[in-house]
Amino acid sequence: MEEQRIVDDERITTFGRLVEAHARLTNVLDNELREALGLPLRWYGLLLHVGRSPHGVRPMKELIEATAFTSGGVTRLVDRIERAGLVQRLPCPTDRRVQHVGLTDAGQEMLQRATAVHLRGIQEHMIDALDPGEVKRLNEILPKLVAQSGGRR
Amino acid sequence: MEEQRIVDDERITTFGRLVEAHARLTNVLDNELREALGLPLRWYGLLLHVGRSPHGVRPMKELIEATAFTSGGVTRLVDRIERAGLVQRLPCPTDRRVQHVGLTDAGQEMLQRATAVHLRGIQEHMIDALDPGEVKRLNEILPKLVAQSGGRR
DNA sequence: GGTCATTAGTTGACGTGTCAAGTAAATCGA
DNA sequence: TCGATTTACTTGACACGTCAACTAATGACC
Repeated sequence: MEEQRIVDDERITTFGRLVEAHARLTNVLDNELREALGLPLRWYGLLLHVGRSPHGVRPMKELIEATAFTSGGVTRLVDRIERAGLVQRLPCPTDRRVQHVGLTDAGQEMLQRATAVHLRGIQEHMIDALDPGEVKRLNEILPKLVAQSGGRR
Repeated sequence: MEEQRIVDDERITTFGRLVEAHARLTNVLDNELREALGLPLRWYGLLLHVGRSPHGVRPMKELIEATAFTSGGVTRLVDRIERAGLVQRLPCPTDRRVQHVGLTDAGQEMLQRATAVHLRGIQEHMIDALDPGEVKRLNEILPKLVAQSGGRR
């Protein structure tokens, strides 16, 4: 008769699978984006958030909430992307504490190119690996996990 | 009539959800483990891998493959955990290049305690947020994503 | 058995993120 | 309306990983 060890609990493995799937996917997609355009996946994530904004501009505040970074982390990320000329800080006219972040023309251009590359990667490494029904289910399940674990720091 | 922008493609959002679910979950579980036992989630991951090994011992090689780290990263991670007394390096008798990593008594003890905490967290933040069927589907879907994106460096 | 290539793991230099303290502006309250 | 909080962001010190170069041992082949 076998001992059933607590470390072998299947729920731990479920979580482990999520971690591993995330690690593998981000790794591949990051590599593809870097090779094609020299763009780190994290930069792309920020460009995407800004590019999707209604007025083409986002306050730091919202970028901090949207990315899983601390405020200091976002400050530095924006520093680098700004230095690369893809993004610019714009002072907010109504609240001088606030910095808006907007895409430069080069940033717009980069976002378009990068999205094409990224989309090919997602299709190949994520969508094609699953049945259509499974993709649909993922889209139902994942938001529940996001909503549930609540805010951060 | 609305323009459909390429950046709004739903597949990008699907991937984004995976990233966000991962970020939120690991953040919560890391905090819980740190608060309860002062143990970072990454340390737990390594302890778990070692603790699950058939002979209670794993060569660095396998830890590198199992975690999503580079060899240098694992060397330093093991350095720190070893300095904390939870793990020890054991020279391999048949191949003097190889270092085996095994749990110390304190490491065993920590692994047991941490697993209890971790399991409560997974239950609360992951399992309870989903229906039983959804958990089952996750367990079918995630391995496909892992297998598909292949190896690393 | 002696070269050559390969494999395991470590290390120095560095990039990127965190934490906590700091600055400046807005807001709240007597 | 003026001091006390709070909010938005930045910064210095530091923790943690990566990359590429390095050491040591093994294996392969002539």
